[in-house]
Amino acid sequence: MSNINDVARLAQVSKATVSRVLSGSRGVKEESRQAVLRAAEILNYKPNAIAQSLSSQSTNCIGVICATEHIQQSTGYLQALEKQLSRHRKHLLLRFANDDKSLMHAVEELSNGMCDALVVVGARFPLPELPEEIVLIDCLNPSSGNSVQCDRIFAAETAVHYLCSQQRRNIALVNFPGGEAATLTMDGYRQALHNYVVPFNRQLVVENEPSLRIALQKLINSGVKFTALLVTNDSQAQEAVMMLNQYQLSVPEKVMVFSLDGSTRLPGASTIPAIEYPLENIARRAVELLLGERHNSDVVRGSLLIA
Amino acid sequence: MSNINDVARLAQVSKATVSRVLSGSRGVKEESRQAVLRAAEILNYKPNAIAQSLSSQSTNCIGVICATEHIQQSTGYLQALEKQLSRHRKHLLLRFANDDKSLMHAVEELSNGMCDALVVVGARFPLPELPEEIVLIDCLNPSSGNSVQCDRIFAAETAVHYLCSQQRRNIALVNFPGGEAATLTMDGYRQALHNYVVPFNRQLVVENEPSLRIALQKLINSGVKFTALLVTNDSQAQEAVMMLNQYQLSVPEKVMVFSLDGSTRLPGASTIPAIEYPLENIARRAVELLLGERHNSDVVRGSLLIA
DNA sequence: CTGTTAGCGCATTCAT
DNA sequence: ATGAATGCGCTAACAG
Repeated sequence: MSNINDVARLAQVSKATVSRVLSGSRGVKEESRQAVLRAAEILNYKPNAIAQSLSSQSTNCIGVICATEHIQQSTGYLQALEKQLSRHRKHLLLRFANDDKSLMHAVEELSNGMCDALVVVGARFPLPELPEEIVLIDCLNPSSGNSVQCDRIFAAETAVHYLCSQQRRNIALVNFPGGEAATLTMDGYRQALHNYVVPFNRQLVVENEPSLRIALQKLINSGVKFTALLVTNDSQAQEAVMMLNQYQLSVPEKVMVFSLDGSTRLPGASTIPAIEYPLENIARRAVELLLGERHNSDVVRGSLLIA
Repeated sequence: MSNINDVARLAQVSKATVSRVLSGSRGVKEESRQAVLRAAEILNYKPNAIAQSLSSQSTNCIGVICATEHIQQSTGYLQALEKQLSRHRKHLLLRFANDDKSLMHAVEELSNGMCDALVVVGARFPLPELPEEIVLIDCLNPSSGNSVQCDRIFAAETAVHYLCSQQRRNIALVNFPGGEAATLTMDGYRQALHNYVVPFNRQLVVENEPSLRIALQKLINSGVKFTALLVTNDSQAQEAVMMLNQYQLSVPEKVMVFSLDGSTRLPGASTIPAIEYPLENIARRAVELLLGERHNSDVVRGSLLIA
């Protein structure tokens, strides 16, 4: 690879002039300018990004740590993020993590000057203590300052409204395993029930079970009657549908399943109603936070998506 | 952030000694060694990756350009790749691309010294001319030297064998849109039919249609009878199942759908039989190619996956 | 064993 | 308008 010296020599100017021409700064005689551009063209010269980074004290890399548990969801975020980042000429350094330990590990490995900022996406486990400046997207627990979250209250409310409008008033909920998201979802759920004058039945809510399978099992075993089931995302919904069918609880005839996050539906989508979040918006806001254009938390509303 | 000078000063040694301790570490008096480690600990010092890269002329970044068209598939590769790369202390710089133009663009943007190597994953479109050293994973057209490909012949053969064993002998095929993958798939398909003494019927094969929807439409309209349908991946399969059901061609009773690549099934998996590829192996081989441990093409066999 | 020095490629003063 | 010099943080060659 040719470097700035090669170009300078060929163009018969100094390194400084080459740098000036290619970095946009004006105050260069048109003649030298052309000479530099020609030389660069001939040598197929690209300024070395690493040297630029060292000099400017800023790589243009953003570290993105993506939770693996709900990959289908996270992938949508990845795409949306990459799109926004590349619009800002930023690069996306990717890492996966499936628990607090590996997350922490990833954060440390990316904290050696290689990245200008970090994002954590879709972590559904309790987050460890993280550096304040990390941006959280759709994580359970906004322990850090900067975050973009989904409006869980609104989602749960909307879901309940929809189900009630479908004459399903015995609505079960398999909630998040904890964190603020769980609390907010519960709030929305209760609030909406209240609006419809449906009594709240504690037995219809399952929380803190290790898997949907177990949670749903517990719900069914309890013998409580339900005509609808709220779950936190599409993959849970898929699993729920299969299980319910096995138990002769046909979907949607006997039980209507509702996904509280169907943001990244597959092409051959299911007919399960869901709340869909605007991934582009979320990514855009996240990038704004990253680039320091704003500093606070940000809540995004999804919209009802029915077949 | 503290730098090597801070550590040297605090440890009362020179930069070189600090570097020695934290890098190769041999030939340093135990006493200085401890002093350096202590100082580094106190200052929470991490060697600056960018400076290291500039000095060593090698970032530890691998650029991965991921085709977006079949994201569900690609995501599996992404995870597997990241895992293998991090085992080798390499970082994954992610880019998405959906056609030859954006692919080329991505390649250029990553060719400024920021990456040590590049990978393209899952490109289902004809590839443009690319630098020879790029590694291709599961792409249609191995125009470049280094690539890891799926054994399409074997996949198609295996699929046909399975379907014949299920008494389905009228097997339709919606093939890849072109490239070597299409040819090989066709080869395997014909070979297996030949083995089972099933005559080859050109009408059963649809190629070069813009979407599965259209391809399948064409197949159905042609009036040709088929009791099985080979498609190239799970998302195509999903769509096919929906369409077939709409046309009263119930799956799997009337038509059995078979996915030639079901590598990244969702949790609530479907019951569609498929060929599954060992993503870990593929990623491992790709990384070997990347790190220059080998130089050639590599073909990986999948295995039959039935519910 | 260890300190000094010279790059790595570039951007940015500071003179001219 | 432009060239020479300096520094970004680190590693490696060389000289003690």
